[in-house]
Amino acid sequence: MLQNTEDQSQKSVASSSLEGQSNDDSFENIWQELKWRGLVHVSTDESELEQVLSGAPITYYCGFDPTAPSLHLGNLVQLLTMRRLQLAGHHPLGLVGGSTGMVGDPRPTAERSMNTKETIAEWVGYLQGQVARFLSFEGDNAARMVNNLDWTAPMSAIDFLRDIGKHFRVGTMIKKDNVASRLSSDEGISYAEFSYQILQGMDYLELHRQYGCLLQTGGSDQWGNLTSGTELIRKVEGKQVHAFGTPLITNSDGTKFGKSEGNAIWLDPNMCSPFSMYQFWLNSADADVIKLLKVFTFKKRDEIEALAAAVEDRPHAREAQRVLAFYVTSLVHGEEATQKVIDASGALFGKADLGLLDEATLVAATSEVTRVVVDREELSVLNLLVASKLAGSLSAARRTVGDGGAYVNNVKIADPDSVIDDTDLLHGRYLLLRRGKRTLAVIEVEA
RNA sequence: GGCAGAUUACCCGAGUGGCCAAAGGGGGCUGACUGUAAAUCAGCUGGCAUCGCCUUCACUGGUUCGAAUCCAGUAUCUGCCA
Repeated sequence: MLQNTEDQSQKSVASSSLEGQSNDDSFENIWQELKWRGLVHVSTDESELEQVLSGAPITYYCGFDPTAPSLHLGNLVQLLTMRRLQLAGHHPLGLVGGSTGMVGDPRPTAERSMNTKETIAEWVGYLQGQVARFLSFEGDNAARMVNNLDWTAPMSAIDFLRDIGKHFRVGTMIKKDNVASRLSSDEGISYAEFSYQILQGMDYLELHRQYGCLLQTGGSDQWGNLTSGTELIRKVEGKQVHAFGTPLITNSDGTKFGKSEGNAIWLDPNMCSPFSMYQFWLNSADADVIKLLKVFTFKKRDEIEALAAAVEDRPHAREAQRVLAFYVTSLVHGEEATQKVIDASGALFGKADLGLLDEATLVAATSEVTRVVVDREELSVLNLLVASKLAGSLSAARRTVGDGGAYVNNVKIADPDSVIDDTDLLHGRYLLLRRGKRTLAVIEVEA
């Protein structure tokens, strides 16, 4: 069950997609660039941290807990921040939380449901691979992957309480935001989740001792956990180490960032297709797109400022959205997959008559879209909406048609009882099904 | 361990025997207008064989012609006491 972190990091040697990434040398130092990109929300002593980051290479870390089989866009902010620091010459430690994932970081709302140790171990493996893809494992400041289970699992409860627990004051612990909000809620908080901050503090101490780690980064919601580490190290080692938290990325209209169709945008292509990811970025609001370019790309300041001007002058052209969508989708899924997605988007959202596309083009264009094979007997529009998951149930499908939101081959369907006949099939076996303006699925009819 | 309270649909939250598939809000979906944007306005938002039927108000059982509502037990959470 225990993942060997050495093996993992070697297996996931950085891909060529890291080539061409660099920081913007028009900034005085990396700290200034991070601030310009809006990546610093809170930090330990800022002038000191800026000095540390401007000096000789240091070792820093950021952790990812296995709460799902994949990382998502929120984690991508951290991954890219790590990469920026690496490009500035510092040594990254990519931590996957084999132990912390078993305990659960307290969410403000409710206790986390526990997953089995087997599941967590499996997810740890997936996350290690994903984290590794965004860091370079070559050169003077090669990244290293670590798993906190390696130093947590062998520790006895008594050692934990004496060596670590003794340094934590409950009064301080219950004041941390996540804990405090849970304590004042009806839900309360379990001792396990309450202890989470100690585990994360211990991680930082361990990495400080083992690798001389001097900086931890994370989301600003992690601030309490970040400082629990800096405080522990100060008490135990008498050393001042650093941490900073990136802001929570928000949408200007107040909705949650990083969701599409109610689902998180995952980095795993099996959980969120490159097509969906591209569409997600392309649909960014004008008010958000520049901020997103700063956070999610390595585009330089002058390029981003030019795009900001483009948004002002010709918003309908959506140049910034296109750059953002191409850039980030390429970063996560590679340029080749992204180019296919762009071609598909052109074909599917364009004005072209689908019947005029030759079969090869159609198949290529739709290769990234949800594809469902159905039996020839099942060709009612309502069935197809359900089979393709465009509608959650027959009732929902009926509503969609009633709302005027169902299209077959870009033609609106008015009658809920419509049945597809052979003449509607493209190349004798394909149908393009759409719900609303932009949710697509391809139906392939079994001969 | 004792006492008191809570548990309603994706979330918050009304409902204290029939008029309850369950008010209201949030979120979400769809439409109109647009630029596959935002804002605005409108409709929808348990399931199905859709003018009807079925399953839901923590769980199990009971009272009743009839229960989200009453009773008993169980679970989980919260508070106070020990």
